[in-house]
Amino acid sequence: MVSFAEKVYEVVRKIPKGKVSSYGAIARCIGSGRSSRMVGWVLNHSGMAEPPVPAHRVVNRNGLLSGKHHFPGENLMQSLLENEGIKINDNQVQDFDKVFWDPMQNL
DNA sequence: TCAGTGACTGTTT
DNA sequence: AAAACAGCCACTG
Repeated sequence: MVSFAEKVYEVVRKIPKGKVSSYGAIARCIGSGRSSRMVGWVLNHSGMAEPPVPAHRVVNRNGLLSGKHHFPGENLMQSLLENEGIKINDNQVQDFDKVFWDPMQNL
């Protein structure tokens, strides 16, 4: 049995460059569709995970960078996403539907 | 042990 | 349409 956190890490690490996913999608992919809070909680600890997890590619269902304030620095999350070709406007992912990556689609 | 909180989401008022 | 409520599970005081 792989722990909840392990699954979260695994899924998030599968998010291709230039794409993003949502907490709900990940939670649903794992099983507990309404445990999206736990996904956030796990990602909060992802900083000390090995190997590192691209938590900046995980946003809420509106494409809003809800976790931005948890990254070191003011706009590190936004910078990382923009560095991968994702455009951010007002803490929100532009063309969210186009850059959205569904974990179920890859599994 | 109880109550409050959190990187969320879906349903009901 | 906007706001409130309810589920979810782990952690902290």
